[in-house]
Amino acid sequence: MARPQTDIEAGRAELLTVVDDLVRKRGAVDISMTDLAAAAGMSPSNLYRFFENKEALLEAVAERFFEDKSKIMVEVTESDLPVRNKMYEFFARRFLVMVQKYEAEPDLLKSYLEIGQQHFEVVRGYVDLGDHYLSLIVAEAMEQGYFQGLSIDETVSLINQMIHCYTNPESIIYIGTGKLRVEKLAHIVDAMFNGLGVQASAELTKESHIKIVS
Amino acid sequence: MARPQTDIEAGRAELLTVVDDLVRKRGAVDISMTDLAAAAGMSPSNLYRFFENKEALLEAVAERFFEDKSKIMVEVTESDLPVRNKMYEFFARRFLVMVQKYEAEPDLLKSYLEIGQQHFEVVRGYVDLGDHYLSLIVAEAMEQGYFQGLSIDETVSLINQMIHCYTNPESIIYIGTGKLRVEKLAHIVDAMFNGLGVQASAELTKESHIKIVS
Amino acid sequence: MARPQTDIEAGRAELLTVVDDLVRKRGAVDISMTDLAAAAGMSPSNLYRFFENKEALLEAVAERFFEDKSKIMVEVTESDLPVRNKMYEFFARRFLVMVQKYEAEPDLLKSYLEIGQQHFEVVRGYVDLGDHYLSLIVAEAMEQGYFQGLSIDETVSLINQMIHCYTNPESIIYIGTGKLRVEKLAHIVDAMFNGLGVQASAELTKESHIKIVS
Amino acid sequence: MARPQTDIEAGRAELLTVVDDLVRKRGAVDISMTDLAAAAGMSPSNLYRFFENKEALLEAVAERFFEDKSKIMVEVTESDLPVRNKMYEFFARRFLVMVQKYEAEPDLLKSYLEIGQQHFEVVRGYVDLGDHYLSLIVAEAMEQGYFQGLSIDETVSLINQMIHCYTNPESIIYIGTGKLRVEKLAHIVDAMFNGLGVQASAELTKESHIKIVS
DNA sequence: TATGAATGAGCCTTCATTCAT
DNA sequence: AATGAATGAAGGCTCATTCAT
Repeated sequence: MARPQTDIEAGRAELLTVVDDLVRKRGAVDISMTDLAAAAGMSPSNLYRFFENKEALLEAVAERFFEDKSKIMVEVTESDLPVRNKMYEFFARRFLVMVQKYEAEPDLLKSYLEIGQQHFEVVRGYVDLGDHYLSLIVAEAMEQGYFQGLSIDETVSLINQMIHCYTNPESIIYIGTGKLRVEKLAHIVDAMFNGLGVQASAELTKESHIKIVS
Repeated sequence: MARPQTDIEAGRAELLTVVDDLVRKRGAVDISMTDLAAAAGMSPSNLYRFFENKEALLEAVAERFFEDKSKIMVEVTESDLPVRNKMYEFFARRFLVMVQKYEAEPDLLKSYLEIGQQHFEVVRGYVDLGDHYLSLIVAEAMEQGYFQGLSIDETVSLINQMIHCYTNPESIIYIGTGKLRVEKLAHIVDAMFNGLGVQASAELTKESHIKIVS
Repeated sequence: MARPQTDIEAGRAELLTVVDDLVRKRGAVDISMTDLAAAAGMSPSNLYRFFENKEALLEAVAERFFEDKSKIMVEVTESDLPVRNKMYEFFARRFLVMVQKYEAEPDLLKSYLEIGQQHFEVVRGYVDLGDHYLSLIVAEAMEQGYFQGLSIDETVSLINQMIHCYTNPESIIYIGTGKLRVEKLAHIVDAMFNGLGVQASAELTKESHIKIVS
Repeated sequence: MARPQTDIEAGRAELLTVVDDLVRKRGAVDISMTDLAAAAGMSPSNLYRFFENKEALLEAVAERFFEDKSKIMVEVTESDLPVRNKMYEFFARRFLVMVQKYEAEPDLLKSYLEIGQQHFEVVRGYVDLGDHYLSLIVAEAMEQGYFQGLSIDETVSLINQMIHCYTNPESIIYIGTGKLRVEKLAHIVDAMFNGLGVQASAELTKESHIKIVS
């Protein structure tokens, strides 16, 4: 009788943990399969039972990075909070998770960002998923009379731009967690609901004080 | 040994140009010292007269990336445009330079971003410089009665957040040049001058509809 | 433990079929034991019940390659065709089998050749077997008056040389199936029976126009 | 002042000698770049200054194998021997070179054959070159009245087939140097000049005793 | 000053084989 | 009898860097 078949999925997960440790210690650039194997207590060749490639491994790492954030999006969207709060939580919760990660291990976050940059399809997938859930929330808000005169897509795009720096991990590093605060985020969400719609945008367009450069 | 300092400086500059070509052709990851030497028409060993390290070289590359943007900041700040326009130009010009670069060679920009990410001190320096000049403009605006009730630092921070996605190269890639437009930037700048100050912020804070999560 | 011998034998045969498929798909060089196991639907380790080695496996493959050709030799030799036709068929049939294989899958044949080259004992065995059967046919021909004045061995050797390019798989590749035709082979066999014997060879030797180098 | 630039070509040549030694000792299959480097007294990486690839290296090896034979072809073709002798020498000299190599180191020849098989373009190039020179000789012979009624290409093809086993290194191994002798080759060349042409082939076609299988 | 040669350590990956089960 | 896990050794190759000249 054969040995029980190892749960490849479990092995993968464990390896990702090891990768996490390694990235923490040595940064993203320098993880070699050999090192990973050593850290995981197995032979380099055995790694290839779990991941076809270094590429595939790194992709999995990138995916794992977004896992908890994706879960938050689902949870919040499916909750029965009032829309405005839903919107706030939609951004705030993920932001806070990121802040927490950043403050605990700034370099680790930077390293993951680097990995993400090299596996942009994964990032893009996450961004698209975010747009999907955001548009659900926007639709809900529209039913309640918000964002009049705007299409769902327009609204999603505007919202994304307004809170971009609470969404993009990179921003945390650029701007710093000292300056990015949920309180400000709350203001922005308020401004969103109060100001995004027909009347407001009409007024602004009317009297632009600025000549636009080519 | 006439002017060694200068010679070295000139060599460095020339090398950076060559690096630019190489990054354009092969991406950030794959520049090897050997290839660079070949492309520069010199021996690998001679490279080390100009840069102590590959590390040092890359740092210089990152610095060069911000050169033109830094120049724009100085120019605009020192110009005698009205403050509001000054503010707009302060962001718009750099944004447009970046858009142009991105649209001409998206991968090249991504490559530079990658390099930047690995040399964050350089990025941080540029960000700080930006804050410095921005605070000059803000001070000028305050003299004309804008941003009342806010400190310079607070204002700088809020402004930075509001236009963050026109400032951060990463955003261009995330959001796309289709959605990020100078017209929108103009609106945001307008909103800044019209809305950032005592009255406005007072109202918002008064009736925040949102309970803040931990 | 009913009939271990037979079971093993059957497994071996089946494995060789699988190898054939694999060689067809991936060439001779790239068959790995792991792949073979996968293709055969068994574990790599189980392979070693059937073949001690990769070496042993490949040897068996080489042997199998000659199987049908060996069978043809027996059949033709034991048939009651007239000798001349027997001789022709002796070569033509095997040649045609090979041509057919080559034209259907040129690379497959090349791959087998490669394997053969690495297991020359097997090839040598086949060649010796060919000589054996050929000498039977030659003996039969001699009883009918052909090849007078030549020994069986001499005749066998000369015949082998004359039709060598219809015998050697390699030749098909070098010369091409466009130029190697059974019609030509027929001529050569005719020339053999008509010209190989006392008178002819006497004449030739008499007036060799050529001085022989060292 | 820089070191004098090493003659890459010389290095290549020397490396090929080392490869020769290695092939002699270990066979063709198992030459690794690492081994070669060790045998050549240099680091593996340095090998790549001389050959871009293992592939390129092996190609050069294959080319070198044919070098002396190519030279013989030129020499003989350009000599002012009588055509018949020229033809004989054209094949005999190369055959003798090969025999000599084979008898000195049978396994070495086999190994080279293996390499040749894996770099068929090189072999094909040599074969084509052979055809070229042979056609020059054939043309010369035709001017003297030989091979009447046949085109140059037809003649070349027929000749190639007739002496194929003195031409193809593989044959030496299959047939053995005991049975392949220059005396026989001389007979064949004689038969070529005496028998290849209108009259002869007319007779043969007239009375083929053999029914041709599909 | 500047060179080309040369290296050594490391990279990712493959694979025949063994072994506990 | 048969398995899947696991390995160790090796494969080709790259590259930052050093060093004698």
